[in-house]
Amino acid sequence: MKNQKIDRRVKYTRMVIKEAFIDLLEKKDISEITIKEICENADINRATFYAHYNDQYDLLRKIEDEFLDNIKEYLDMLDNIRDYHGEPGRKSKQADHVLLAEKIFEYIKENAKLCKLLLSERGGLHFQKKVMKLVYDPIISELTKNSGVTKDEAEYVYSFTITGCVGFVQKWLDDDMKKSTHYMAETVIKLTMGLIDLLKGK
Amino acid sequence: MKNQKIDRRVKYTRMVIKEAFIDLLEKKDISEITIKEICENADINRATFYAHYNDQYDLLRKIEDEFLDNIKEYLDMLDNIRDYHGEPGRKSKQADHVLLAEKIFEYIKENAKLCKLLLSERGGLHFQKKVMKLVYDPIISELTKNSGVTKDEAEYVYSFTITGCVGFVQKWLDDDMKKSTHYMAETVIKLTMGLIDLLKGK
DNA sequence: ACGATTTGTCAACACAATGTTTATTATCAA
DNA sequence: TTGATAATAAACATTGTGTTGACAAATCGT
Repeated sequence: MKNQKIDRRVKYTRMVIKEAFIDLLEKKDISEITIKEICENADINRATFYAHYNDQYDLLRKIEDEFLDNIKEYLDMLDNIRDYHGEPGRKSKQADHVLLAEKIFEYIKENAKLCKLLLSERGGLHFQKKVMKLVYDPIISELTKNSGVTKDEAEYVYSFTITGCVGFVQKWLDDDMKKSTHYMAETVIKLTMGLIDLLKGK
Repeated sequence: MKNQKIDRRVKYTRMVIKEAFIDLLEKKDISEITIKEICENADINRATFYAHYNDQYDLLRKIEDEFLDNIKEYLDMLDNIRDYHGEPGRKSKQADHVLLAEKIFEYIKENAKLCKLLLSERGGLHFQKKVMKLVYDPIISELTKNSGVTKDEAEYVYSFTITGCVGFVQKWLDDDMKKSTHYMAETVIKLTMGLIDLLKGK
């Protein structure tokens, strides 16, 4: 049910479409990009585009979904490594979270070009929140469990935190990722924990 | 230089265009809205639209600018009232901030229809940050002054906070503003101050 | 290596929205 | 009331859209 083998021609077509689209997206807003333009840059027929996508927005959504899948896969990989080398209780929970967050920042740095498009101002906030939720949900849920905080109360602070992380990452990307991934990870965990402590100690 | 009197016909035209556009924006995404459609709903000629705006996006930008101006005006008004009734030192700074924030949430509630469009997921994050900066800059700058925090260090936390506020307000709007404005104000100030304290106590 | 299948190409198509222009009419400010 | 300004209506070339059907090329399973 997962990977039915995809025809090489299809792979190629989708690849060049995405590349051409991303190139265009670096120069102008999605609303100014036409299908015709994408096809010319990708050197494929316009009818071929319509065999794969409905329009620019559908294409972007599928690129976003792919990005989400890649992040998921990356997180799973990290989990497996952690299980394998598992040294329970050696390090503090906090240090563990920082390490995980640091890995994520490294992932973003390695995929800077795409991340700049999808996660910076150009991308949609809804998608960005999805990414942050994917990444920070395990962290936040663990940090909040056994804290006696009501779900309803927590949700507003949670919204604040998730969206805050988006802005935090955007700032980093806009800044050309000058701060170290370690600094970013340490700070974001500090901020997140700080907010949770505020919630607990109310 | 401010208010040259505007022809009544122009006022009317711009009004019906905005109304028609906002109605459409409640039903579908801006990318699906055509100029033709706006003009039909506004019952004006298409050439007239082009006499005022370049396209949908230009129109939206001008609506956003107008919204920003209104917020500014509202903030100035609050400042004047505060000066007039000024009771220096009576209440704590914190209580003062909460009151100001509460007023803002009341303003949002009173303009719920437009705010839902501009500040919720549908709107652009860049604009939303602008609004939040306008509102929280005075608060944050006062809270951070004399704290010995470096600008560079503060900027990342500042980005986190501003964007966090966006998500916080969106959550409220998505939730149909069930929580009281007082609760929202108190919480947002608590969170903001909490983050600043983290910055100070590093 | 084969044949069947799938995919991409090409040209053509009707259609719709765009942005601009012109002459004409209606409305405004003074 | 009058001169100025704004909105209208109709027309126009242009451009992108989305779809179609015949054809060629590449791919896959065997």
